[in-house]
This record gives sequence, C-alpha cells and structure tokens, in this order.
Amino acid sequence: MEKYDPGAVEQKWQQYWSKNPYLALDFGKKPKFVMLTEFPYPSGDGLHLGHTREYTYGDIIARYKRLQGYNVMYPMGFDAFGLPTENYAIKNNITPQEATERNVATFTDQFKSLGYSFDWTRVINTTDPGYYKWTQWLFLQFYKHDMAYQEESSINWCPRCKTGLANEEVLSSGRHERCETLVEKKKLKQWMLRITKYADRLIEGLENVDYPSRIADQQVNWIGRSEGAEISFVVAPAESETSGEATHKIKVFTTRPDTICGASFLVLAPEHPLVDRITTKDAKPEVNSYKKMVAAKSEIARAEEKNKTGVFTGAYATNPISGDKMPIWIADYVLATYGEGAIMAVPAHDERDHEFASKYSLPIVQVVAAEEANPVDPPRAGKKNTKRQTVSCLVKHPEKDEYLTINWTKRGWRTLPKGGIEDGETAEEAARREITEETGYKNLKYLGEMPYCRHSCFYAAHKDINRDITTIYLHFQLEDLDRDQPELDEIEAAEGIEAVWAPRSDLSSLTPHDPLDIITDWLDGKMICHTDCGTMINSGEFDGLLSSDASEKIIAKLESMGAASRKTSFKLRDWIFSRQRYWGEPIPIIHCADCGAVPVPDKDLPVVLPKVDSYEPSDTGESVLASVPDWVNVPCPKCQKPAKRETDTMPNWAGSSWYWLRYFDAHNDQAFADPKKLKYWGEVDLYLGGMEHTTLHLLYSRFWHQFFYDHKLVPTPEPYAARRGQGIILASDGRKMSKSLGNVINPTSVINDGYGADALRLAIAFLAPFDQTTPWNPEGVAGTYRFLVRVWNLCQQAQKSDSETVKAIPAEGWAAELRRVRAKTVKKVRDDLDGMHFNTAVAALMGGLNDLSKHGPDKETMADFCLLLSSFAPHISHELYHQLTGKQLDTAEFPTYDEKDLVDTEVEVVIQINGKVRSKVKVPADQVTQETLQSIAENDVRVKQFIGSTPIKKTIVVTKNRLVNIVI
RNA sequence: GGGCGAGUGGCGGAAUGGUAUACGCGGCAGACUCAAAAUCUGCUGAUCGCAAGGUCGUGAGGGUUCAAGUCCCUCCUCGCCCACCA
Repeated sequence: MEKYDPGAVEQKWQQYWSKNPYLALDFGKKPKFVMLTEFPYPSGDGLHLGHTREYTYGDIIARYKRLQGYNVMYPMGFDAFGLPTENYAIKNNITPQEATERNVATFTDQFKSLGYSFDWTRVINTTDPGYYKWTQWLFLQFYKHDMAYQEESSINWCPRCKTGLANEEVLSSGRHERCETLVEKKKLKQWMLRITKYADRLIEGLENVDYPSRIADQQVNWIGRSEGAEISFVVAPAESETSGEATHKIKVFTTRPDTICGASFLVLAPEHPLVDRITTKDAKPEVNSYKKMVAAKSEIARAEEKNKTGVFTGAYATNPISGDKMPIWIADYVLATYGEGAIMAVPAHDERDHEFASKYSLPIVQVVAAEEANPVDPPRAGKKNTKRQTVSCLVKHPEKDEYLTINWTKRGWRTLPKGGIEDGETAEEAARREITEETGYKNLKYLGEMPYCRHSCFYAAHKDINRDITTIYLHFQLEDLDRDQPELDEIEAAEGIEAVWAPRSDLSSLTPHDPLDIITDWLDGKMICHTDCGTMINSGEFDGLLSSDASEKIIAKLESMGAASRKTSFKLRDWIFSRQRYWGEPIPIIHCADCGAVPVPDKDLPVVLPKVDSYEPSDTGESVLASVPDWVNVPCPKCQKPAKRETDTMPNWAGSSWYWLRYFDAHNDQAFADPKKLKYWGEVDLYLGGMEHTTLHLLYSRFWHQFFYDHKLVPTPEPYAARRGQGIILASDGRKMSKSLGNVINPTSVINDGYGADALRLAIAFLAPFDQTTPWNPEGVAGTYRFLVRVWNLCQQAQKSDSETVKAIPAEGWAAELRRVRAKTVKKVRDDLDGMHFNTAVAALMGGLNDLSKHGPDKETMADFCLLLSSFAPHISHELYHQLTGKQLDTAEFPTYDEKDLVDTEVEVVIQINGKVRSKVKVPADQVTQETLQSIAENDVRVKQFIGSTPIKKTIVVTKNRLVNIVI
C-alpha cells in the first residue's frame, strides 16, 4: 500500500481483531486492570459523539495498559430497560425486546467500526432474563434485610411518562430529567430502598477512593449531612379548649441550639400532622384556607414564591430555656420533608425567619454578638475583667457617600469615632459627645441605631485591666459642613488623632475593631446578623459564652430536662424504587392476603416480563402488567392460596447498580458472580463516566455495593478505586448538541467521510483536557488525518531505505539526534498517558513526528513511534508496525527510554536583565555550570551593550532551567 | 443564597515560580500545476520602526520575588451542580 487508505486499513484490522480478540483472562498471572466506562443506553439514535469521547478515552487507557503488561478488562454492555425503548417500540410497531435487539446491533457495529478493544465475550444486557434474574435476586437481598419496603407516600409523578420518580431524577426546575415534563405529586404505594441508612457510609467511603473533589463534594452535598439537635417544645393548652386533651409536643430540628433564646416563634409546615390538633377554634378558618391554598400550589410555584406567607394557628408553645411564650405559625417556607417539618424561628440570625418576622411583626431578639477581632492586645490572664458599653458612630457626609473615620496616628489605627458610655448618659448622648471631642463636628442628625451589637474583649494597657465590651452602633448624618469646622478637643489632639472622610469603599481599611461586613450590610438594608460564631447575649445564664460552647451547654441542659436529643439530619431521602411502566425488571414479590408481601423463591427467578399488546399504563397509576391476569394471578409461595404478583417494575437505575460485577462472570447461572472471580478482579481500577451521574448512578451503585459488602456478597467496601468524569462535547456553535437544534455530529458519518476511525479518535483525544467541556471543531479531524498521512508516508520512507536517509546526514550526529527525539517523545507520551493528559500526548506525537521527519528516521524508531501512537490510532499503528517489523504490535511492549538520551549536547541559555530576556546563547551541555554560565552571561556582547557602565548588583544562575538573570 | 471550577492569540488549547502562546485549526505568502484540489515550504499576539531593535501583553487592581499565567490579598465576569435543607 503506497498511500494511506483508512478504509482499507481499518477494515483489515477490525477483521483481524474479530479473529484475534482482546480478552480479559480470569485469574491471569499478569497484574489485573479493570478499565470501566459507563455502558450506554442503546437508543434508536445510535452512538453519539459524547459516547465516542468516553469510550475512546477508555480504549486509549486499556490499550496502553495492555502494552505495559497488564491483564486488562475493558468490558462493554447495554443498559436497555427504560422508557425511550418502550416509546421507540411503540413508534416502530415492534416489541421493546425487538427494539433493544435492533439498537444493540447498531451500537455493536459502531463500536467495532471505532476499533474499541472490548472483551466481546463478556457483553451484558440488563434486559436479558439471564441478567435481570440476578437484579431481582439482589433486590430480594435488600428486601430480606429490611432495606426494601413499601410505603404509601406522596411521590414525584411524571404525568407524561405516567410513572413515579426518585428525587434524584427531578431537576431543580421541578421537571423530569429525561423528558422535562413538570413533575406532580401523587399519593401511591411505592417500593422504597433505605439508602438513607447508608448516608454516613456513603460520605465516609469517599475517603478511601480516588475521586476528583468536585465529584466527592457533589455527593457529600447531595447527602447533605448536618449535625444538631432535635428540640421539643410543649404546646400550651389553649384556654378556650379545655377538653383535657394531652399536651402536644412539637419537635424541631436545628443546627444552632445556641440560638434558642432568640427563637421567638415556631413555624410548622402546612402539612404537619399536628396542625389540625393545635389550631384554635378562632384560627381554624384561616388555617384551613391557607392549607388549601398551599395544597393547590405546585411544587415549583411554591419554590418560586419569593414572598413568605403564613398564618397564626392561635396556639403557643413554651421556650424551654427562656420560658417565653412562642406563637405557633404555619408557613410554606418550612418543608414537610426535611427534619421534623417544623422549625424554631430565630429571626435575628436567619434570613428567612427574619423576613417572616418582619412581615408579621414578630419579635426579633439578637442572642449572638459577633466577636470583634482584636489584633492588637488580646485579653490577659489574671487581669481584672471590666464590663463596659461603648458606642461606635457612623457619621455620613452631608453630600457624598463618605463617612468620618479617625486616624490614631500614634497607634497606627483607623477607626470610627467611638468611646464609652458614661454613667447617666444615653447612648445617643455619649455618641454626640465622642464625635465632637474627636472630630469637632457638632451639628449632627441622629438617624438610628443598628439593631445588632458587637462584642469584644481586650487588654487595656493604660488601665491594666481586661475590657469586656459591648458595642452599639449609631448612625448620624452631618447637617452642614461649612458651619461646622472640625475643632479638636485639646486632649484628643495631643493623642495625635485626625478626622478623615472616607468613601464607603475605603472603609475596608479600618482597623478590624469595626465590623465592616455588618456596617455594609446595615447600610445596604440587610438587617440580618450573620454570626457563625460569637458571644452569647440576651440568653440568661449562657451570656458571655462563646456560641459554640453555649450550644453544647444548652443541649446538655435540654437533655437533662428530656426536651432534646442530639441528632443528625440528611437531605438525602429514601430511594423511590417503583416504576409503573412495562419495560423494566418486574419486582419479584407476590402479595398474599394472608402472608403479606412474599418474595418469589430463588428457584422461580427470573420473573420474566410477559408479552403484552400495549405498553401504556393505566391512569390509576398501575403498570400495564396489572392487566395480564395469567401473569398476575399466582399461588402464594408460602401458603399456596391465590395471590397476586407485584406489578411495579424497577427504575432503569436498577440494572446499572451492579453491572460491573457481572462482567467479572458474565455467564454464571448459579450466582450473580463467582466469589473467586469477584475477588480476583476486585475493585474497578478506573471508572470513567459522565458528571451528570454523580448523584444518580454513581451514588446508587456505591450504595448497592456497600450493602453487598456488609452481607459478604462482594470482597471490597467500595466498587471503584478511582473515578473520573469526562467533559461534554458541545456543538461547534458552543451550544449543546441536540437533535432539535440540528447540530449533532454523528461519529459514523465522520468515519465515512473518509477520515476514518483513527483520525476521529485522535481528534477527540487532542480536542481538550479530558474533563473539560469544549466545543467540537469539525476541522480538527482534518488535522489529525493529515498527521496520520504524514506518519504513513514517513514509515513508507523508512522502509524503502534506511541507508539513503543516513547518507543525507552525518552518521554520528544523526543516530544521537534520533535517539534524543525518540526518548523525549516516549517520555512525554508515557507521562501524559499516566496523567490522562491525552491532548498533550497527541501534541507530543505530532511534535515528535515533525522532528523525526527532519532527520529521516530508521525503521526501528518508526516502529516505536507506532507503539506510542497505537493506543490512540490502533488500526494504522498495527498496520505500520507490521509493515516495519513483520511482527504483531500486540506482542510488543510499550517503549521505554534511556535517561541519558534526554540530555542535549548543546543547550540554549537565556540571559535576562532584571527579569527580561535580553540575549540567548548556545552552550555545550557539559559547560552548564554555575560559574561558566555566569561568566558567559556577564561577558555576552548584547548584555554588555545593555548594561553599559551600570554596576551589576547580583547575578542569579538557574542551571536546571539554563537561565541567567542579571540584576542591575 | 450555597458548593465547585474557569478566565491566555482570530479559534481549540500549551506552559515543574524561570524564554508566554507548544501542538493543531484558521489566515497570509510561495513552490508544484494549464488550472484547481491535495501536498510541501515559510510567515502569523498587539504596537512603533526602513532596519537593528524597542514598548506593551495571560479578566481588573494590589502584593511577595532577582523572576509571576503560575504564589498571596481584593474585585469583576463566565460555566456547572445544588438550592426556602432550619
């Protein structure tokens, strides 16, 4: 073959591979490496470019690891249950089974045309009864350990798909993640999996695996663990209703028990079960109409509602610490599904509560004072503590957005005007006095007091005491600048202070005595006091404590009163596992009037999907399976009386929650996998997949695996040793590829355009860092194709005559130079493959080729080049390697290099003057030493021109970077 | 509002604190050709200059350093995920 013909080359090698397949060897002696990529949903549209990116990366690593001597498993399968296939079948008037078969065949052809080195003997299909038998069996293990249960609850319902959904499948916009239909709430009896039992484990397990932080963080965030306390509030019996009913207790969950004295009211979710019982007669009509209004609102409307609404129930509870009477309200900003469905509202320290309290005029009490940082003089042990109240004054300029600040020139401080409140003085009087003393201004208009005070404790050297200070902030505006020239108090003047007008943006230069964050919030009209940590005030016996300590003490006190317990809450909900569609694994349960829910005995598995005429579920929320009497009506496995099969099917996440384990033993009909094989293959070494599955498949499958581990079904606690997420390929217009936008790129058509699979694979690898979302550049394939043509031609040239090329170049330098280029390229490609920097590895190959073609390489060098290239472009590499060596590429080892060859004989030394490049000199490599470089640099002609007579201050020589910097 | 990440030529993107823009795309010029395509060679950050060469330049502003795309602080913009989570 004179000319590169990708069609012919690729066909030839794909045929070769079908006769000489890549196999993963059970119990192989070589070290094992499991390269897993997420198996596709075989849709009717065929493979898209996103799949191609994922599987190309996987194939590059699999092939690289094989050449490095690993027993590589790179498996593939099909996750084929689910609605799209059902819809595709309806549209094409075939059964979902037929549709799946058809689509799987298309995908398989496409995979083969891309040269992926999957082990085709291990292909799995989740819709194969031989596979879903074990999905059902594993489900029953959950059931038998009380991890699967049925519950009548309000679930997410997709009216278009006519099926229930898990929380994870609902987008934040309230739409179904697959079809984008608005999700409704529906009451249905559903199968649930207790994933919440594993909430902690799912977080802890992340410490022992290699996941990028964005994936680990997202899972942690989704699980949403928060620690706090569950506090009970006793409802005071309403006076008008002396029916003698037992007192009610309202439980709330809070992460901030320290703020309990600031809890001025309680709020229940409108759906809270106690609402009806505690509402007083007078409040009933209003409460009921509010509940009705809320019930009528959709989830999204509720979430989008910006203004908080609520109504008073007429009832009161008692604050167990302060003893205060707290009105009980209901409001839809409190979620029924989180915590206890009720909160203690602390309006001073929570924005939402603040908004609500302001709207309905409920009391706002600050209980945590932000701690002023005191960088200068922290309190000293053994000194007397003196309490004191001080004022800080914010004085606004009459015209500009500027404020008075004081420069304490002797101390180097800058503060707001401030000082202590003396006996018999009001805060305002003290403020006016201090402002006048420190700035001379007198004509002040009082604007008000900031609702939150601050606390600080420091050592006052001039009095030799510790001062425990509470600071109140007062706001003034200067009335008239002209009439009010600053006239300093003599004593203050002696202190060396001066008043300066500072624009608001400049207030950040104030000494941290003054709380810029709070001042700006106040000026911006945000009245909330953000205090993660501070000093307790208005909290009786807890005053003066740090809030974190107070939290502990308050919980302890409440516990001793029997009014609270420590508790951890999670955002994670149990997994709704029922679907009301046909095309899924039947849930292997039989309902018996006497025995209840009875698992289908192992010997009767799988429960095979019956053939049906139509796939549409009924409007009652039952799947179509309910209308197949022969299938539904079966004897109870326990008592043999007539019973009925469960007609719900599993979600399409079920089959994928354990599929990688099946690759380890794909044809076992005695167990889901042989324990010895599970042990040999162990954890998946690298799992590549989409970021969109972080809180869906990835979390679900980790949950299943952890459960399996606990019941000794698998040998490792975590399924995947390392996980990476590949980025999305956007269309070249920068938008998402989608059929409706008509900007979808089909990998098969790129191959058929004449570029071939190798050029496409290279273009994908070269596109961008693997985890980066980036637009597709159609011209990129033309570039990688040209590169392959050059590789082909250079190999032909190398074969024709080694001697001819040798003649062209002095023999000695030629060989050394070739070795150097080879070593450099091998190192870069190896390092980049190890670090998954595929794009720069391809760049190195291109650069290497450019260098090699200048020197006229020999056959051996080109054979090594083909090995480097082979994981990216396997077809052409196999062909050229065979041409060059007469051997099969797969029998070779990945090239290594000699460190000595990396050393250049001559290097370029950069000479900088004051950090700017002024000259470059070629220096023999053996002369790169501190002394020689320094003298070469200082004597360089151009350098001398530059320096002139200016004396050299210092010369820095960096030998490892071949750089000299002369400082003048 | 919370979490994570990113800002570098016309474009995709390179760069262990040490020559910014590797590699590729696109563009320009030339060679080959009757011509075109393909291929090959050269040029291609901005700006001033006839040139040698200078100056500026990695979102903005400060700082550390002999030296900053890279480290620190402040800010701006964009992307993704989550979001009334108590």
